[in-house]
Amino acid sequence: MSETDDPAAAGGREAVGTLANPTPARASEFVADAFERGDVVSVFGTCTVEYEGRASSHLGPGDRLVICKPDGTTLVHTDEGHQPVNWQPPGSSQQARVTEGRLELYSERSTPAEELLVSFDAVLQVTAYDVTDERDLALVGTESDLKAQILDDPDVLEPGFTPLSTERPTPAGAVDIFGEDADGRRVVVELKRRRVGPDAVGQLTRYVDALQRDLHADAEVRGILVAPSVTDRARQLLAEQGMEFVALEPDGDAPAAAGGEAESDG
Amino acid sequence: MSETDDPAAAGGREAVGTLANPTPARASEFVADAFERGDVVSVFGTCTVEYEGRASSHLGPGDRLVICKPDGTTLVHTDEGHQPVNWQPPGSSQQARVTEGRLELYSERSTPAEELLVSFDAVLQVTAYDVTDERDLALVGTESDLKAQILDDPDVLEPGFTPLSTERPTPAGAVDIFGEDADGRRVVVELKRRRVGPDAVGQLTRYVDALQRDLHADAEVRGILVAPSVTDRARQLLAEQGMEFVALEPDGDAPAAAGGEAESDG
DNA sequence: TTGTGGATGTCGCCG
DNA sequence: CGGCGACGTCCACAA
Repeated sequence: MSETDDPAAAGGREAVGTLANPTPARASEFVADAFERGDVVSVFGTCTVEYEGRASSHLGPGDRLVICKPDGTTLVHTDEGHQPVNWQPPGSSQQARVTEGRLELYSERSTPAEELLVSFDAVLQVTAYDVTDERDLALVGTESDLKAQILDDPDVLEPGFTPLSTERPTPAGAVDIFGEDADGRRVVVELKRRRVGPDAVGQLTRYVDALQRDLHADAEVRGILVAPSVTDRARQLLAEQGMEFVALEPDGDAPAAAGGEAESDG
Repeated sequence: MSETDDPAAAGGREAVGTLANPTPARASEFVADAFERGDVVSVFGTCTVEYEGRASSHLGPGDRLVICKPDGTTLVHTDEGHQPVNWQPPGSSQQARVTEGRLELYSERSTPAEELLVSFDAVLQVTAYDVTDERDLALVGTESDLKAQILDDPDVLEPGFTPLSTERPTPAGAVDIFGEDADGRRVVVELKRRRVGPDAVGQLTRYVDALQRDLHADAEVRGILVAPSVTDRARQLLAEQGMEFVALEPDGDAPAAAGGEAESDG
């Protein structure tokens, strides 16, 4: 399947095909074939980009690297930034075509309806890759790990804390950890893997208020925000709401959660 | 600068160089030169990835497309998904090297300290692109456009509404639009470009509460959430907090905001 | 399909 | 540089 004219490629694995400075027609054919095979395609050249859907955008001419994945993803990358300047999400349809002598990559999807058109002034290189990936990413240091630490040893939150349930539903959303303190008071725990601002305080407040209503006004409900650190403003808001902060950061030392292991609902 | 062996490339613009199935040493040299020139580099091959920093991750062997940008960005893309499976943000240092016969792409940064190591079992293709992009993206349909609509014609919010300031600071954060209704009551307006959930209600609640304190308890402060639509739970929370919802979506028909034009602080 | 909240979120703005 | 909130956020998971 190698379409490269480079003789050296013939000696290696036949997983890459490349065209240099192709005509639009030849590039279009090449890309269409790659889509057919389920290859990842990258196109480098000068292009303009139009997007219409959740918003609308227009991007004038410039050199960009466009990547099309077999799952329907399209990415348009410039020479700067982590984020693509334009894109189309997985699940979109993809099409390569020639319009008025220009190579066009067109992609659309519904729910929500949106479409992306990349139109090339010039194509400098087109490449198709046959990609196989197990994609077994092991990530440590997430909120889930922080939860596992507390469930594994509830005393790290405070002495005498007893977890009763995780993801406990309330009218305002699910509580990360719901439990009881040494004096038998209800405790709502909100976890954040990194330094928290006012938004996290608002979230905790919503849960505590909702539980106050749910359990009637007679029960006192404590709210504890757990994170590595807290901004001044957030600390102020916590104080005004009568809620607490416990400094703790995810370490990955505790065993993985693998689903909540304290599901007895209080 | 063309390193490709493809004779056809010589006839075109000298903005792309490619190696097919290079030795690790040759690939490393090639990438180092490309970094020197400030090119965008893409490497396709079988690799493993280690990340350590804000979190930690390990990714076993698989075929991936790795992109290195001259601004320090590194992206590791599999055959699926909008998001890279691993990455390093702009501003990071980049290095190509050979360790124990393998091509390695190493990147690190500080604040926060994090590093990424991509180690290749096999390199199938390395390409360097000379990218120049003006990057003049014109995007319409943002929250800023929604704000412009209301400032342009405040009656779309409700008859008699008068904007007094935008981004008005409160102890809980900045209010999108602060104004006065037909009866002279203070109004806090929170804008969202899309359907809103409980988080947006929490945000509005924080602002209203903060202003109640700030302006003393004597002044009644209304809270209005403006968005295309609202979830059931969010509507319920709004009702409990005594706040309101106005359905409005960004159209891009109104003139652009270009900075707040009603900065007289009430 | 929709709702809800996490994310190595990233990004821009402002103090 | 840190705080703060928007984003065409994306994404996994649950109802």
